[in-house]
Amino acid sequence: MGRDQNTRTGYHHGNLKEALLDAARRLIVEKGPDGFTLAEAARLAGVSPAAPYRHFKDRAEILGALAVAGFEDFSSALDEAWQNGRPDAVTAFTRVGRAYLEFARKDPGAYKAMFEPGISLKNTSGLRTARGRAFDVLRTSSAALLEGSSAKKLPPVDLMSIHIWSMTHGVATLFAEGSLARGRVPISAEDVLESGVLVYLRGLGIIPLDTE
Amino acid sequence: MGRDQNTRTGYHHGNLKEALLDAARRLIVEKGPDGFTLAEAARLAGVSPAAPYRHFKDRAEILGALAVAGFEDFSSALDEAWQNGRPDAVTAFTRVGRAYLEFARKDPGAYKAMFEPGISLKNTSGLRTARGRAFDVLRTSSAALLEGSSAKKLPPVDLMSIHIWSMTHGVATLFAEGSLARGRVPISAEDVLESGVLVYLRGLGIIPLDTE
DNA sequence: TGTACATCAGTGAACGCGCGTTCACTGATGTAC
DNA sequence: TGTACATCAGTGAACGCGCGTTCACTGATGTAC
Repeated sequence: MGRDQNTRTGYHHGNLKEALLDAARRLIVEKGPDGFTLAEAARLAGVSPAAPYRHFKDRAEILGALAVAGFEDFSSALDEAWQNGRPDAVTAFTRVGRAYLEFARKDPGAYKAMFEPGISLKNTSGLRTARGRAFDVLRTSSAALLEGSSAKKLPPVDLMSIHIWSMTHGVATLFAEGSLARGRVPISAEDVLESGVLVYLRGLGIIPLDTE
Repeated sequence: MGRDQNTRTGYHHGNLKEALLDAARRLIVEKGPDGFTLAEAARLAGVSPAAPYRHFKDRAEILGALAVAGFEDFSSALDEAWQNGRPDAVTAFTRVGRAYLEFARKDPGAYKAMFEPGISLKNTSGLRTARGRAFDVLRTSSAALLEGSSAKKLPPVDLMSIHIWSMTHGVATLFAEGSLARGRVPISAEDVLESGVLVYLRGLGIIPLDTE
């Protein structure tokens, strides 16, 4: 179980850094990245408003740390889902897509910190590295798929990765409380993504096309 | 030219409602939808902080009005780009995609008000209507494309519209100052979208596939 | 095992700030006659 | 065309609030001997 959140010794919190990041996650979900306040995060962690400054330089640094941590979890989740492309690239790729959506749904606070622009983000070099690792998983799997194609003209692997990323990100954000989620569409994000990606893969000659 | 923004009679502004919406657009671009403040919008419009209350019930109502106005402009822009599918559906569809990206780039404040969740949005029935009109343009053009397909199994038109919307929205948001725009990718949003959509349309048998 | 002390991780009060919103008000405009 | 008056669209001062951040402080922990 590890050390849990309420191991306070009375004075020392014991796990404040993590507790603050968790509080940030929760607050961002409720009120968006701008609605997140240091004061409220401290309150949630059961600590005075000055305590966070022992762990973070300022408000922006917490958001940056959350984004970095988010990208690390994200990369791991995608990489695990990929499982080196087993049993076959298409199956594994579908799994990656689902893992992407699952991450966005399970940790929407981190997802917003990672992708919502306009947050004055510190920690930029760490951020770039972490984001790069996530992108690499998409690139690896895209490359594996391209190898299985019979088409004459194929897009460069980077471009294909961006296509996939765009579609997945689009599904994740349109369905997450935004626009589409509010009633109207009686289909799950997973089904939309999976069917969309299948069409895309047919367009690359990776899956056979059913023509008359 | 119409009445311009600085037609103040000394006391009356003359065009305050529009001026406030414009100020909101600008502020949202700079600081995000949550960073937008009534006080600063009033300042930008050259008016006291109490003046906006003659035109809007409260802060949320301004954001709602901006989103509605945004969806109206958006629908018009897409509809104009579609031009009833002339000269052919694929060409017109490509034009719609570009118009979408252009809107997101030219009026990012409105785009965020329209799509960024978590803004407590009032005016919900008007919003739904306006959003519906935008979606209808996508549906109409998707339907026209599906008619030109030779594939056996095609997705329902609503699902195809959502695929397209997701990809386009994904490209728009990933490239707009977010994540991908910061260096790294030396390709335009337009090129990414166009190439992605072409692959997708091949997957539907709407454009011929180049196989060996 | 015990003591002295440095360091770490908290406290709590205070600051200045800008915000959303309300209020009684007033200047400009439009309309009836 | 002129006057009286209602209404519209502003003002500006004030309120209470919660925020980010700083400060001198103090209790708990870890280490040297």
